[in-house]
Amino acid sequence: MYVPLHYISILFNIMPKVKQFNRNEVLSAAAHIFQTKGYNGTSIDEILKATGLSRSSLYDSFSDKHSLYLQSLEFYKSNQEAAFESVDKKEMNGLEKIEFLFKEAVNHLINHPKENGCLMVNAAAEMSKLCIQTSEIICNNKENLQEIFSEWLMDAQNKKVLHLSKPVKSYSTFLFNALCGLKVLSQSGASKNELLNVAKVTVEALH
Amino acid sequence: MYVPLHYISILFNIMPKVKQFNRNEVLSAAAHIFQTKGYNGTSIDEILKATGLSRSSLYDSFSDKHSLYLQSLEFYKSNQEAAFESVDKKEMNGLEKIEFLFKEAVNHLINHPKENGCLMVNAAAEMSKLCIQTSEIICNNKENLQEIFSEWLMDAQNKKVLHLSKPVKSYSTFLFNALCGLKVLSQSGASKNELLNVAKVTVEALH
DNA sequence: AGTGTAACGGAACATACATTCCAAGAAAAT
DNA sequence: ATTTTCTTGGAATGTATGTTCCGTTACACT
Repeated sequence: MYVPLHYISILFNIMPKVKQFNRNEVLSAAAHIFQTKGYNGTSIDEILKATGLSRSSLYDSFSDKHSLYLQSLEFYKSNQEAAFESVDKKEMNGLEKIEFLFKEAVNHLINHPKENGCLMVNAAAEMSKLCIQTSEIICNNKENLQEIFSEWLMDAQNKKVLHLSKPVKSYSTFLFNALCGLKVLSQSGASKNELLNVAKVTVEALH
Repeated sequence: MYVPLHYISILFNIMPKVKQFNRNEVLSAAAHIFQTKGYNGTSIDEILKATGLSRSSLYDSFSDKHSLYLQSLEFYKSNQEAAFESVDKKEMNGLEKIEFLFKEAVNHLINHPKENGCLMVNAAAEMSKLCIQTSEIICNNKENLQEIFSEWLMDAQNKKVLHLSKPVKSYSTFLFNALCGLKVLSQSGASKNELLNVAKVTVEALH
């Protein structure tokens, strides 16, 4: 039977120096760099400089570069799903939530031009075929976001705001697809108006 | 005044050893590796092994890794645009061409799962914010493909197959967006049916 | 103050990598 | 066969990078 080290420390009155950094802040900074420069394009030194961590602290707490990458992906994924859920909490019907989310996504892409799109999309492009763990995170993210889209679509149908001619799942995949597209498009020289138009046409396609 | 070396060679009866490789074959192989592993993920050694070239031949003919990457992008871009134009030559109306192209795109993505999506999309994700030359190629590719989509949409309108309520450009961007999305989606664990459904909903959105 | 533990800093290491360089080889024409 | 010039092979170089290791430091508790 294993006991958390923390408990043992208390039992024996041992309280060593505590971590000088915040795990989430490190993952956030790391995710940001990975998003900008890709996995193979970012060096440990850059991460150290951006996080202020020492080499040994990073390796002690995050094992190695690849493991840090996966943890950063998970962190980013959680944040993205949390953003969806915060939209979900708003007092809107499903269709309005979809519309709101797409507008927000476009605004974010335009207002943060240096952020290089989306870590999930970039990871899918760079790593999905090379690293099964990365592809699992990406795949899971896709399923979760599609599921939320499905719920919103069903809500809109229940409230008679929408009348879909195909299974809901076709449309939720369609929406997820369009969202991924926007994240690529924003890296391909598209203007804000173009992105907004794509969002509009996409949402109107549901009618 | 400068004269092509080739001419001088003929004038002076000088005919040195000719190149032992085909430029397009090298670019095709290089584009393939860059697509699979990304720019920063592929080493010169891998390219040498895949192309059979010697180190010096590669540097003589393609300058350096970065230049080879850009040339591979241009090569891939030309092929992609040629594929669009070969669809354009078919005896179909614009809407049928759009439908055909999307189905072909899905089939290609499914039938070549190891190819890692699309070099243009992957390059947009990895390099667009880091390398202006890359972003120019990507941007130009976007404009060219959108232009073809626009022509097809206008053709469909002229033939009364389609009645669009917004400017044609909104829809051509929408189509290009969906196409980019599909290339990400195929890397995110989507099934063939999902991709086909997205293509269907996308095309039907035009009605 | 003293003690024990883990965090920290930085040097050190091994490897991978892009690039250069030079000598040898090979084709075309005489 | 010889000449000319470019291609080719492979060694060599210098740097960047991921990772390890060890001595020091700082914290929490007695």
